[in-house]
Amino acid sequence: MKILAVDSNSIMNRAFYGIKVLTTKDGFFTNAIYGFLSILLTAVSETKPDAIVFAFDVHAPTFRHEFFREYKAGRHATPQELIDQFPVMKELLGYLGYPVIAIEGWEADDILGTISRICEEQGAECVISTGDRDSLQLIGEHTTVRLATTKMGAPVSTMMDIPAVLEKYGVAPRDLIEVKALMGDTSDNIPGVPGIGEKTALDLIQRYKTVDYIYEHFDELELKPAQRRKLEEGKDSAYLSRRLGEINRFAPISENLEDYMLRNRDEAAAAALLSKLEMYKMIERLGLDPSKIPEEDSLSTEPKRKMEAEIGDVSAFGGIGENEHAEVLFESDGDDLTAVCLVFGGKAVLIENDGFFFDAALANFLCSATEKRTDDLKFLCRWAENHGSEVKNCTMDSSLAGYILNVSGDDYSAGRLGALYHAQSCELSGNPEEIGAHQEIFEKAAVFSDLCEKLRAELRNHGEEKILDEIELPLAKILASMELRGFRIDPEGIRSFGAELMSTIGETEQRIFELCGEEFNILSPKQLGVVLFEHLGLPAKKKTKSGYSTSADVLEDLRTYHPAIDEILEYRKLTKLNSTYVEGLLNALATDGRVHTRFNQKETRTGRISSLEPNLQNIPIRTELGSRMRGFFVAKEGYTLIDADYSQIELRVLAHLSGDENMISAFTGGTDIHTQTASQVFGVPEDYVTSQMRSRAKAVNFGIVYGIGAWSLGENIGVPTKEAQQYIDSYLSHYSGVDRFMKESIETAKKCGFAVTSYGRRRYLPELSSSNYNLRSFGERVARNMPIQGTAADIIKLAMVRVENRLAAEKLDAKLIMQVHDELIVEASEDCAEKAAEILKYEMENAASLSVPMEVDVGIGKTWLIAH
DNA sequence: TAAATCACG
DNA sequence: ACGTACGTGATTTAT
Repeated sequence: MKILAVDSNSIMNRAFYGIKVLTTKDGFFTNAIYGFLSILLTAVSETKPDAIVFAFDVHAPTFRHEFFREYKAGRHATPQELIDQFPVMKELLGYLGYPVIAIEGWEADDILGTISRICEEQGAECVISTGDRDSLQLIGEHTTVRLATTKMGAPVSTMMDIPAVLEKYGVAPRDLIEVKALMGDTSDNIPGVPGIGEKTALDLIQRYKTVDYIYEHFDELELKPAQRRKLEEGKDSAYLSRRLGEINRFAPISENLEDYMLRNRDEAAAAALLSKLEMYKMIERLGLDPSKIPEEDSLSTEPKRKMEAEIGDVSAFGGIGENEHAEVLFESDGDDLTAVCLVFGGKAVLIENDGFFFDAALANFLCSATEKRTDDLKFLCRWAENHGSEVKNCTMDSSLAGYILNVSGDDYSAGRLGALYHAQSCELSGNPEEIGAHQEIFEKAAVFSDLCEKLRAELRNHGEEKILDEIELPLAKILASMELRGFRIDPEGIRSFGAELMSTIGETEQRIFELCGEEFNILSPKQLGVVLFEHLGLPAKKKTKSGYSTSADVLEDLRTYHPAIDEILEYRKLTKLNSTYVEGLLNALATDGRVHTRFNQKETRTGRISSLEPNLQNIPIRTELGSRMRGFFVAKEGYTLIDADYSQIELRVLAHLSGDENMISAFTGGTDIHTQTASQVFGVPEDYVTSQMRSRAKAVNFGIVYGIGAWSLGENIGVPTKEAQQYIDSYLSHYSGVDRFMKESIETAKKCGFAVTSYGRRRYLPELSSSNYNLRSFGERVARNMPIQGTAADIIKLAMVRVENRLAAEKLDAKLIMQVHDELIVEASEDCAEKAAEILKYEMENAASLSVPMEVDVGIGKTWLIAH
């Protein structure tokens, strides 16, 4: 018999603070519940108990001893977001069939102590799962403790038994009570002996075993005078603490271990609750049947709609009228489709890809006027374009809709969205064998129509329909084309650049070894830290969790201390260039001589797109050496590149959103914004602004957009915090509209629960209601930044749609191939480059109408380096 | 798998 | 007393 006894309050606390903010879409915090279940699942799979008992305090929080309430100063009250999770957790455990024990007047600890005692007496195994070292005193022959801790941000659990305690503390588990009597425990409000800490307490108990012994033989003991005095003065407190620190092992609970065995679980209720908590993966992890998730309206009298499922052939594509609508779902093997499932007229027809006729029929269908709805439009567009077709009249991509509805999600699959937005499944009828063979896609088909309706309704309620219809849906097709087009690179140029780098890397490495007097792995922050801060004795600012920070800004400060520092910085730059860019790009080179990045349209929290495999949005430019990489991004023969980038788009958006007259006039009057800012912040005429003043003002402008703090601005530009604060104050008094806008952004976000762009794109910010200062502050910075960055992202997306349409309408041999947040790149045949450049500039500058003009700089050239 | 670092806007 | 600027992705070492 083995019992797992869970210190539920302690684990809930640990989980709450150890796991990032997690809420349902209504804003209910669920992170403690999620973390609790995760810890539980690990504990169960590692200990394989026969029974599990969950001990709770009756009141969350309770203090161990009412008597010491007045000592609690400094201890934070339990935040409401955590308190709210307790009843739900208990309810869930009940449905899962676990005994939950909470007894008025007894603490969770006492219940654990009692269970452990019963196990010891009956020879059963007891494993206590807790995050609190307090329980270590319960360890015995049959009792072990799984201590849940967070090591470097990651949840780790340590098994503690008698030898482990002896090794770590040098005393037996029981004696930890004595230790605590002396050292106290602030978190439990046990005073201990003032002035005696862990070290002394352990030493005393190792020598004398008990508090009683110490005071009974007080005069015979070898004690330092100061210790003797402290112990004398703290005698009463020590005895009191001794009493308080000992966990009671006689709580009034059943002594029959059989009573704690798992009872029948109410799977439907558990699954329903987890579904309400939006923990769909957890349903499976807990071994519950996902089909037990009741649908929201399952109690309604309305009968379930029926859907016929069948396997068909390509003739199905022709069976859909142009005035009908169809859902287009598919199975794929990465690049190609293996089957398509068409849903129309109350039927779901699966058509397997059997070659030429399939391709032709699908290609023909996709460009028909029939209204289509799908769950991955970009994929479908790529397929269509690859088969000489295009996707016309697609009015829904469920994954894009899901992203727009919650940009912070991580799973926009139709199944997940269906559960989240309570889409009703149809009842499938047909050949069970056929359905079984394509279970997944038929289930998706059964729910997809209603899912589309639900998503559309939700978008309408949020005022976000236009984002889908006018931005994301048209953009998906453009991104698909851009991915297929790719960007030509010059592999020979890159290879020889790589060879050059390799040889410099070798030389630099040798110089570093000589300068440091030893050989080591320079790229290992750990080894580098040892060499720099221990062997060479350079002054370290301990910054990271696991040792010395060796990041560039730390090393920057050390440059004058040792000649190796410059070489190390150089070495890092060179190896980065070589492995990420030279090797990375060559690895990504396709047989057509081009690299085809993938654009992720559902990733960022602000509405930007991201680029991956390879990431072409972070090709070097800021240093001369790095920017040589851009020289290897070239146009194909007979073509040229056109590069167009917005000038200061985020600051212009800020000027627009805030309506600050002063900032608007900088952009309408043609003054350089950073120079104007410098002039105002430093109180000198613009002609007297030095380059240092301008660069500091620039940092302030950036900082404002990011949600600035004086400390970090100071760090960034190398001035004291106080001085940085003066810059900020001065900035906000000159741009008082910006000041007002920032305050309003936070207010609005707090009120609505989300930040929003001027096109209505939302980002939910549960952080704003967090009781954790850091999290809340982060939420406030995001509330200030997201409308700016997000509006700029919306604008360039609109610009892309306009540019692509114009270039097509004018029938120019010029195509968009790249986007880097505020920059677009077109590959154009040489004879139409000038025309295309004009169009690019015009469409970008007029993609939105702000209260300041948007300026676009355009360049033309054979390589990205030249065009930019 | 996470952390550290650094490339970009 | 505490931590400290927004948004990404790739590579490396360390756990």
